[in-house]
Amino acid sequence: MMSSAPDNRQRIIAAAREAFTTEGYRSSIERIAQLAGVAKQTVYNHFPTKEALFDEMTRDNMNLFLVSLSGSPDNPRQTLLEFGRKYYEGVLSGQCVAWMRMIAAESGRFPDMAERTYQLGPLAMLGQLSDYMDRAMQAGKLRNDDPLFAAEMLYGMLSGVERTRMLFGVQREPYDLETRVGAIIDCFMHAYAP
Amino acid sequence: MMSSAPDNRQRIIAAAREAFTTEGYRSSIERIAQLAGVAKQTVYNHFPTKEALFDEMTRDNMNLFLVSLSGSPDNPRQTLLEFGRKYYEGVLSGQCVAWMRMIAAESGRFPDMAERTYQLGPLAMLGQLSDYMDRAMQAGKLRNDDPLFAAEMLYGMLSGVERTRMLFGVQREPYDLETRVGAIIDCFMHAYAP
DNA sequence: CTGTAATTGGACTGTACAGTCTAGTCCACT
DNA sequence: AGTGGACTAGACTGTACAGTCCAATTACAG
Repeated sequence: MMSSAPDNRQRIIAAAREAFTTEGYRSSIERIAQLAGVAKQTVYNHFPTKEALFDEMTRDNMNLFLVSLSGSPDNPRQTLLEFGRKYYEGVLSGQCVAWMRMIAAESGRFPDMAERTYQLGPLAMLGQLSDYMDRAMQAGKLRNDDPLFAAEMLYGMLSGVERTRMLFGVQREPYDLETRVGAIIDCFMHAYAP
Repeated sequence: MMSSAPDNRQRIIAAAREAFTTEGYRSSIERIAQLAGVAKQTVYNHFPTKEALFDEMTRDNMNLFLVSLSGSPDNPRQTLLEFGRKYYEGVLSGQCVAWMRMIAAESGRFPDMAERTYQLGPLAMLGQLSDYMDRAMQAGKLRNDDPLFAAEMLYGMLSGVERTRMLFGVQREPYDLETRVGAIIDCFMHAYAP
């Protein structure tokens, strides 16, 4: 039987995401076609090579890395709490960590892709965060210091050992997100109280 | 010509480390044999399968993850500075990050190995650090709080975005280690001043 | 000097997979 | 109804690699 043609391309990309993030680049085209419910040749109709499919998939996936930061510089605790929550739910999700793992694993084979991902993901987020820190510092709500460095510290505290654990695929009993993020932001506010 | 028999095993393990950490598990046995300056069959004389060689190599490599923490609880700034320096030189070295990347990449194929590595590496280090925090808190040198959480925060600040960057293989102009570690420990001491 | 165990190179098997090709099928549009 | 473009199943090629086998060679211990 024949799949509905118009969304085949998207279905293939979704299948590729699924396959690549769970099995890595060594997942076969045949497997991806099967996941997409499509013939192998159809994959090749849309993407000339495996590499091209991989590339397209990563572009399509980039938004996973982005966490928006909105809020006034007058109430950093509240704004950063909100940010921390979104960070934990987005960037520290199983899906996103699986993707990071795969990008890291293939960084030797696709250095440009890895660098692009790093810049559009973590680095962009750090820039956003740094801008916010700057404003909050100028508003006298945070201790005056290098805003980019402060952003890096918050990034580090939020990721903590959690990302390492998840990258290694190690399980752990669930914790209360609200409590944990609250403690982290408290720690940050202690470090950067005016 | 024939290699000196006694150290062949070690040479093979060293070659495997080199190959696996740069090319990942998909590096071939033939390539490893070549790097070790040994015939392919000799590799199979010492290790029954590729998997067994990989396993032996990771056991042999575990010490990369360990950073000793010594010092009295009376001077946390000094002790943690020393620790931070060693952490940066050891755990944030290219070699160690390359290894982490590979363990993470293969965590699906070798979950036990990944978990063992996580526990003997980051988790053990966190335990050490937590013990130290506990003592320093009881000595009144650090604000009283959950010592394990404090250890996690320091771990996060030290790793920061640096590990992410290195995992993705992205270059950056070198910075002064002493300055950076100093700033991080300052930040931590701000957060945990008594 | 001799026997044994390890090493060597090279041929060989079996499998997995990227990518190609083909002949036929289904669907949309005119 | 007929035409063109996308889809399908499956066969096929070439390559890479894990793991085996073997006959010839080398190192070393007694």
